[in-house]
Amino acid sequence: MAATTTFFVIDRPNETASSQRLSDSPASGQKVGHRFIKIACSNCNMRELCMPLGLDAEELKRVDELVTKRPLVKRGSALFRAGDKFTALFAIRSGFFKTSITSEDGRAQVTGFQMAGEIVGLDGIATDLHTCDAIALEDAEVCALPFERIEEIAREVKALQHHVHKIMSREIVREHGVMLLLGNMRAEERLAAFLLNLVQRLHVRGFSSSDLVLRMTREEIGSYLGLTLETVSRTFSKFADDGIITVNQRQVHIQNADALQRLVSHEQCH
Amino acid sequence: MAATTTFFVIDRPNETASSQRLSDSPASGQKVGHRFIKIACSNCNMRELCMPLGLDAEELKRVDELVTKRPLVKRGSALFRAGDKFTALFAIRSGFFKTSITSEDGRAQVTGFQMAGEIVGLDGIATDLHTCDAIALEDAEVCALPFERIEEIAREVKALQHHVHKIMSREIVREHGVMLLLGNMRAEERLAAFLLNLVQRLHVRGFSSSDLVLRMTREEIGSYLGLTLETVSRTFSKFADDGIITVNQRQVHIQNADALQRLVSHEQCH
DNA sequence: TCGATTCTTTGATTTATCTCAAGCTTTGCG
DNA sequence: CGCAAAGCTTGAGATAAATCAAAGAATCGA
Repeated sequence: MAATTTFFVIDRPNETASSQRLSDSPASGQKVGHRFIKIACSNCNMRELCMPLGLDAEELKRVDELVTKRPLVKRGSALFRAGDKFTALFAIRSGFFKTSITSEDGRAQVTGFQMAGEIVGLDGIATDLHTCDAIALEDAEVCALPFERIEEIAREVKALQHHVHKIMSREIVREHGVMLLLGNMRAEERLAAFLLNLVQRLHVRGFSSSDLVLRMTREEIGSYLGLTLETVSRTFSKFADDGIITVNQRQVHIQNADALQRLVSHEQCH
Repeated sequence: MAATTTFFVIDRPNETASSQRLSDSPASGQKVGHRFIKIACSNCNMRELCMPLGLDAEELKRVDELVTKRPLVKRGSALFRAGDKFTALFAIRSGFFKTSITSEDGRAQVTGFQMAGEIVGLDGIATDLHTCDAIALEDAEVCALPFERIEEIAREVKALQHHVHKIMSREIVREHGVMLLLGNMRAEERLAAFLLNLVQRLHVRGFSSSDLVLRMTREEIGSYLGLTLETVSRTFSKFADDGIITVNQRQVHIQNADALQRLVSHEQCH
C-alpha cells in the first residue's frame, strides 16, 4: 500500500513519542465559544504533511485564509456521514478516524483509517454529497477547508492546485493497493501489510517504527481487510506465536518487521 | 458500484447498437502521417461524457486547445505502463481498456475496465509516474490531454477545474464500491454487480441494457473480482442454469436483471 | 485453411476462512 | 466501585472458493 493521502505530508522525526498522540502545537489550540475558529496553517505542526511546500509569504497567507478550525470531534462521533451535504474537506490535526461505506442491504466496509496530517472528505466532491461516514476513533481536532474556497485559491496558487490533484491521485493509488490486498492476499498477508502500513505512517510522524497502539477494534480491522474479527484475532495470535509481534490488546510491538515484509512479498509461501 | 469516471461523460440514447462499438463521428477520424493529430472536443460525440457542460464558446475553444489525438492503440498493447512518466490523461474515444497493477512479487490485480468517454491515467498525478498498466482490450482511439495544460486551463476555466475534481472524486467513490465488493460479497454477488455495472455503463452510451459483449477474458474478470477464472466460469454457468442470463462465449444476454439486482442486494440469501 | 495457442468449461478434491459457540477480559457508565 | 456492555480469544465444524486436472471450443496467425 502506498503512502497515505495527506493534504496541503508529516515529517516530525526526532520525537519518539510513547503516547502516540498526534496534535499541533498547544499554542494554537485556543478554544472559545465559537463554533468555528480561525486558525493558521502557517504555524501548524502538520504543515509539511498537508500543505504544498514552497509557497511564498503571499501565497501562504492566501491559504491561511481558507482554514477554519472546528471543535473537537468526540470519539465515536461522526465528522460527516453518507448523505451529508459536502461543503469542505477536513485536514486532521489530531486524532484518528475511520471511513466506511454501507450498502443498501446494510453491509459495511471500512474504506480507510486516517491520522493527523491526512485529509478526509474527497468522496463528497463527485456529487456534492458524502458517500461515506467519517467516524472519530479517538477525540480529534480537524481543520475545515471549505471546498469552494480551495477551488478559488487553487485557481490563483498553482502549488495548491497541484497539491489538491496529488492528494486525490494518491488516494486513488492507495485504493488500488487495497484492491490488490483484498483481491489477491491471504489473511496473514493482509494483516502484515496493514501493520506495516500503519507503523510506516506513524514513523513518518515521528513515532516508533516498532510499537503502535491500534485505535480500532478487531472488527474494524477485519472490515477493512475483508476478514472476520475472529480471523484477525487468530492471525494476531499466530504472529505472536511465531515471534513476529507481541500483542497486548491494542498495544502491538513489532519484533520482526522483515518477517512481516516477507509475508507481504509472498516470499515464504509454499 | 457507482457510475464510472469520465472526463470532461456519454449520453447517446436512441441508438440501439448491435455491434457495441463506441466511437466518435467518422468525420473527425482523419488519420495522417502525424503521430499526434489536433482534434476538437467541440464536435466530439463523447463530449457530454467527458467535458464539463455549460461552457461558453470562448471556454470551449480553450479546452479544445489541449486535446491531441493519438493513433490507434492496438488490442493487447499498452497505452501506458507502470513506471512510465506521467504527462497526460487520456480520454477514450473508442475501444476498451483494462487497468491493472502488479505487486513486487508478481501478483496482478485488474483495477478497472474503461470504455469510451472515460478517462485513464489519474494514478500518475501523485508521483508523476504511472503506477498501473493500461492495456487495450480492443483496438482503441484516445485523446491525450497533457496534464500541465489541463492545470493551466483549469486555472482559468472554473467549470473545467471542477470537472477534473469531480472525475477524480468519482474514481475514489467507484473504488470504494470495489472495496465493498471485494471485502463483503460472495462470488455470485460480485459477478452480478459486475454485469449490472457494465450494462448500465453501456446503456448510458446508447446500447442495450440487456445484451453485452465482454471484451475481457474470464481470467481478467476474475482478477478484477478477486476470483479465479474457474469460479467466474462456474458462476456464469450457474446464472445460465438459473435462467438469469444466457451466455455464449463473450456474448451475454441478461434475461432477468431483477434477479441480478436481488443477488447484489443480498435479498435472497439464506 | 489449418494447426497452435489461448480461452473456457466442468469435475474432483483440498483448504482457507467463516460461522457458531463459549468463556474471558477490558472498558465505561451509573 | 461494581456491573453491564463491548471487545477479544479460542475451539470445533461448515462451506465457499481455490486448486488441480483434463477435455473441448474458439481464435489467430502463418
